[in-house]
Amino acid sequence: MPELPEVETIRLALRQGAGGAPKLPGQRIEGVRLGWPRHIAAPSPAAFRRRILGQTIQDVQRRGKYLVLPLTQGTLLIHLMMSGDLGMLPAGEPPRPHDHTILTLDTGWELRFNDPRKFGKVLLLPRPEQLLGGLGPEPLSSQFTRQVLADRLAGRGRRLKPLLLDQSFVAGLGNIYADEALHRARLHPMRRSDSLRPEEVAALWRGIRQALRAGLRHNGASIDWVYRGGDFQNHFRAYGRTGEPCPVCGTPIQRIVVGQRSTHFCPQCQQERPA
DNA sequence: CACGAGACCTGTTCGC
DNA sequence: TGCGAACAGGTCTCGT
Repeated sequence: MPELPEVETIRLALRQGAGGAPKLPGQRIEGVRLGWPRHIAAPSPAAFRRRILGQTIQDVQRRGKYLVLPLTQGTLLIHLMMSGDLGMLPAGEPPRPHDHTILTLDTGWELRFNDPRKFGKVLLLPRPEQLLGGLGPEPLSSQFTRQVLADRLAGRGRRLKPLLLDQSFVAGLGNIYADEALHRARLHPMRRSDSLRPEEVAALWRGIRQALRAGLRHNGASIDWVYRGGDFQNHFRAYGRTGEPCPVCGTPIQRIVVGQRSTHFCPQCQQERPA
């Protein structure tokens, strides 16, 4: 899915208005089209339709990979998962393929959730903190200090790659930014979280934040047919670069599978046992 | 607790 | 050219 930088890029576009579309905050929801009702994870599609009609969107926020839209009553949460995209189109434009969930607004525009793989989730919750509270810290917030990371790493004996993907450990990293963070930190994806020396913890902390910030600067990555305007895909150091030279040392990037996810790393820079 | 397998979906790319 | 396999930015549940 879009990871933190991609979701944040979408958030900013929706909140500020882009491409001729007016900003989302202040707009009232006047119509709902559920082309794939299973998009609606809570409440039931019927209750969702009933409760969301007439509500005004107050803001567009983000927590981890969730878009968080406080409404007059309750909060709309959207998770784009692997292939989801959110965008504004003029009402009346015919639905494109995979435009499954559409909210019609009082400005003559529509908020459309396009999602080829249909993994995405939409929730309308009275108390969103119930769900968001289970997420780990925001990696770019001031709360996420080296010490917080050190304590969380030491608290468990897991391999780094799956741990970085665990949203209850830290919120917002996905397969791309986990690989990019580990490469920047020069840490092997299989290293045990409780085996890191203090300087390695510091390197991981910097690696996570630098990778995410780089993604944000480039407005996220656009891969395959899922194009969102970002160009961070042209600046990957490890992810998806199997066989290509490591930008640091020139050694070919290697691909392995960890926790059933493709994992890309430099076998020279990121050794299991530090040289 | 940590981890692997399988499920949920469609579309693209790869290999023979 | 054709066709099946592998793969894809994520998360959940189940079993060991």
